[in-house]
Amino acid sequence: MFSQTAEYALRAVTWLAANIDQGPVGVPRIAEATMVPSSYLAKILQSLVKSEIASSKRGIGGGFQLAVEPKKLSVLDVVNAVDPIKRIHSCPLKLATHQKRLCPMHSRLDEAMESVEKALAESMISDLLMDNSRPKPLEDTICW
Amino acid sequence: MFSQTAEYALRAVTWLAANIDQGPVGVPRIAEATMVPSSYLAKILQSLVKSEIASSKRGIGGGFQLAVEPKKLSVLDVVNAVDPIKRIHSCPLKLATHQKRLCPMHSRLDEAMESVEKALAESMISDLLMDNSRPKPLEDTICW
DNA sequence: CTTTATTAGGACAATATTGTCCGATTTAAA
DNA sequence: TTTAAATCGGACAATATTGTCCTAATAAAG
Repeated sequence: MFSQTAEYALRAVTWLAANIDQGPVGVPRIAEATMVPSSYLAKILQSLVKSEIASSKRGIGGGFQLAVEPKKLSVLDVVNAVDPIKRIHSCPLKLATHQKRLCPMHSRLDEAMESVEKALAESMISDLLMDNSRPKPLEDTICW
Repeated sequence: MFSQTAEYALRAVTWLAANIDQGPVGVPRIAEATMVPSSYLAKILQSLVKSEIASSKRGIGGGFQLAVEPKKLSVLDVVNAVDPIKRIHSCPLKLATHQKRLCPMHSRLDEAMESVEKALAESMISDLLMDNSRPKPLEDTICW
């Protein structure tokens, strides 16, 4: 349902949010903490930079850091940056009579996706770190 | 979000439901009506048979037909038959402290999937055909 | 019993997703 | 100014998904 890439991106963003005061952090460190393959994570971080969720700094002392306050960053923002939720806005079959109004089948599928969008839009990254009723995200990973 | 395979399976099941009184229908006819690649549809129909949503009959006059009343068959049943919705029941990272209780991140992703499951479970195939406020599924495809 | 229409199932091909590697570029520090 | 640490970006490899094709099994009809 959610791609591997989206899961990785969320782990990385969550970790960056928890470590937001550390300044830029290099890929190897983030990869170890989030248990994401290092070279693939590099790609994912690049697309987070493109969508302005993270910022990067090259050279010695460089790395990645969040570019958006965790309070203002939703899970949906992160997911959409790397693997957009595809709503059904027009008939996938391009049937003439379905142009203005989807058929019930596609309409219901789209409603299901709408509910996903809604749920993810309401979850802020900061919420994930402040929930004391659950274990902390990524706690017990080796390197913090 | 939903795989191509799930979309194809739903089209086929919807069409079979609309044509439930025709007895067994061969792959080429269903493929034309649903605009699904014929040889791939054959595979999908086979898996619908395995999950007992459809039944098949070999030989002359054979084909596929629904094995479940459209009233008792949900969109979720069909989707799960070909491309199951994967709920997150345990920590994908296998973190020790996340075993009993998911972290907020995975918990929220799972809630999103739960909402999908719920929406699809409430939509019966028969509902898709009886909704007069929308165009009929697959209407205007060539072959009925 | 033979022919014909059909599904069953496996091998294969094409494409998309996931993952790796390497050289180029940038930046800070020695 | 050189060196080292880091991202950037593209080429490539592995795997999963989607799609095709062919042969075998089955069943009805001549």
